[in-house]
Amino acid sequence: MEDFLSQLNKEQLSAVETTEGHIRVMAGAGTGKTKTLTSRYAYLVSELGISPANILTVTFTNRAANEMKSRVRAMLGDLDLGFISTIHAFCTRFLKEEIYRLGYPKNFIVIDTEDQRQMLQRIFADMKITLRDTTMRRTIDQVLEGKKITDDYISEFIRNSSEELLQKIAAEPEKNNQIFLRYLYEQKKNYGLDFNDLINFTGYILNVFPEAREAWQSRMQYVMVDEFQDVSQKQYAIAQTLSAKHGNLFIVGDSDQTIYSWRDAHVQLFLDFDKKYPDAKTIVLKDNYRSTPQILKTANSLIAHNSVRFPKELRALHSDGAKTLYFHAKKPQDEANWIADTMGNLVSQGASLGDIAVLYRSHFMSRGIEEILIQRKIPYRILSGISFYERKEIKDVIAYLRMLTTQDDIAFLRAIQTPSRKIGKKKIEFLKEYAEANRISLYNALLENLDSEIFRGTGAKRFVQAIAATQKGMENKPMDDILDEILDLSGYTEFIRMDAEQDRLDNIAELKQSVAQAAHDPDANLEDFLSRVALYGNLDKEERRNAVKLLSVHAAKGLEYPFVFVTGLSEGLFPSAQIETAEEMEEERRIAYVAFTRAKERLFLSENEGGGDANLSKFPSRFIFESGEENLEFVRPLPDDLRKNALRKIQQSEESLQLLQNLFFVGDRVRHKIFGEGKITAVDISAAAYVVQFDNLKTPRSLQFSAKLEKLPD
DNA sequence: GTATGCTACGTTTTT
DNA sequence: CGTAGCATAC
Ligand SMILES: Nc1ncnc2c1ncn2[C@@H]1O[C@H](COP(=O)(O)OP(=O)(O)OP(=O)(O)O)[C@@H](O)[C@H]1O
Repeated sequence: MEDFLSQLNKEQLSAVETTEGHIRVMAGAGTGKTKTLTSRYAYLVSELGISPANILTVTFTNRAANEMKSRVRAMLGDLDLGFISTIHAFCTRFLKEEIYRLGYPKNFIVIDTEDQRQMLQRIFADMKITLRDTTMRRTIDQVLEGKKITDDYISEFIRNSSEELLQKIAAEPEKNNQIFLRYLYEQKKNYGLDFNDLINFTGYILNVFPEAREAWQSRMQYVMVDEFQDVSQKQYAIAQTLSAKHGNLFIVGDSDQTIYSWRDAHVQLFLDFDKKYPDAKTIVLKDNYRSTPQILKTANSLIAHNSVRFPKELRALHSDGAKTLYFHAKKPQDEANWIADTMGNLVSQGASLGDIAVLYRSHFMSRGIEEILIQRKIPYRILSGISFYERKEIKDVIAYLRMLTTQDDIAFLRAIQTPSRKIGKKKIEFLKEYAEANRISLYNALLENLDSEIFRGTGAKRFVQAIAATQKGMENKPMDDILDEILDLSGYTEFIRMDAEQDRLDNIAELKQSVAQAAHDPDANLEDFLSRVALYGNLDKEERRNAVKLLSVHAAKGLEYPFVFVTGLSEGLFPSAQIETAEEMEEERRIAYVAFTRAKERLFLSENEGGGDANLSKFPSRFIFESGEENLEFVRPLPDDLRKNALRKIQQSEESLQLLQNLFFVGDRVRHKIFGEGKITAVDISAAAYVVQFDNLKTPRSLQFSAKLEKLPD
């Protein structure tokens, strides 16, 4: 029972036993931060007798939450660990209880990125916008994410009726504003919340409703947050509010592992914790248990190249291993083949395929590897990218289930069109207009027009009948029967069987199984199941033990594998070509650092020059050189000229990043030695020049970026 | 009007 | 790989 304490070192133990107050654990990779947090959880429950219902533990991914739950269960036995979750899953749970305060039903639906895309597509069609110069992704970022950075929209969203929103839409001249308002309207109509809303609405309710705040503050006697370096201001605010009454907030993190700045993470929140809470105690862990000294050398040499950094000590306790192995390939297939060969060697030396992970910066980079693995018949599993519930066929099935409960437009549009029922653009358009005119849902619009000429010869009737028949007496049917019934009656089963792909059938079978399992609980109902589904992430039969794992570095956060291949380490891929500023480059370097530090026994780095065009051929990544060539074992030495050219290119890039680092923005006030004070009126990146209107000069001047300008407060 | 097949294309990262 | 866009078949 308490033997989990004996597995901790002195500092870890002190973090576990210091249960009261504000505690921060700051430590490098592999020092046992997560282990400490998990042990602390077990300690709170088993030694102090705190109920799991009173401990909020926030993890970064669902995978991490599941991992932690299973470790806690291993220590304490079977318990309800619902408050070990991602912040989004917690917010969902919170809102189920509290969102009635905002006039939203507790069976609200969670809108994921794919749903957003489809909603936007419809909005674009309505507004007759073609997306030639903007991509969908960018619109989501700009419009949906951008406008939800502040939570100003919430009170407006709540205060305005759908009616008023429609009026505002009609009156709104600006395109993006109008897209946003239309999106809000759709959301409201369907009682949908997207990922941002989950956080924002939770924060809003905690702020605005003292009873709710009070109740949850009392409930959460202990709040613990893992991976705190990647927490956003809004997420932090929720943790702060919830822990304000009991004053027990425990956070762990590593400032070198901030890799979610693009999602609004601010490492400064972690670094300034002691300023926020002057009573805060900081515990530093220095012993790395995970990796061999050789791996740490590589990783430390790399991260030392970041200039904005909170330096820390890291001592390797692991026994010696082999040097980091680096392979330069000409072509993508060569790299993939080398990886497969090397895996083969590892296995023949006794490793299991399950001990091996392949990490990459972006998903598309997995393709080349996959092809070779299939060719060589090496079993593998992809652990990142689209999750189980994001799969098309699973979303279809969920949409059918929602047609039995919420009957929202989002589910309707999906279900009615898969399989095709001779209902296309025109008929949907008709339903849309009818629904809007009568202020009803699309499904109700269909019901009211079912017998009209328009839907003759379509599958509309069968669709409606399937739903009605399944709904009849639904309360008394087991959930798995309901699922079978709606899929059979609607024709979906037939459709998916014809479509055949075994994978998809397997996934649906998997989902059925999880429905069946949930159905064991006599109180189980569809609505609860659906609300849990939204954020349950990986129902994937993850542990197919003897398979190589392929995943993005971001998804590998917090995980560890004996053998790690970091692939696609070339300039333009990793670091990504999109990088424009020194800060972004430092984040790329942290991503590489996270990748390297996942390895326990040995690290493998590889890269290739790219497929066709010799002019576009890629150089080895700066992160290879920065790892320290003395720390690497080269499978083959790099050709001298390649090495020289790569280093030159990298240096150029670093210099231009430095230059850009001093970049001013339009509107900044600056002082020039000669011209005096002025204002930046334009920035011409390609000419590397500012246009500055100086107060004492009639006409604006164009100045090189390298001109000595000093920034003034506005 | 709707369904389906073909080709070309680009792709950070996740809840 | 997945999907957007277009041409063709029903
Ligand atoms: N005191 C200890 N004795 C032996 N092994 C330990 C000890 N503490 C941690 N470990 C082991 O070290 C490894 C890393 O632990 P953990 O994942 O908790 O580190 P972490 O600090 O959270 O890492 P990261 O920041 O990379 O996520 C695990 O395999 C863990 O079991």
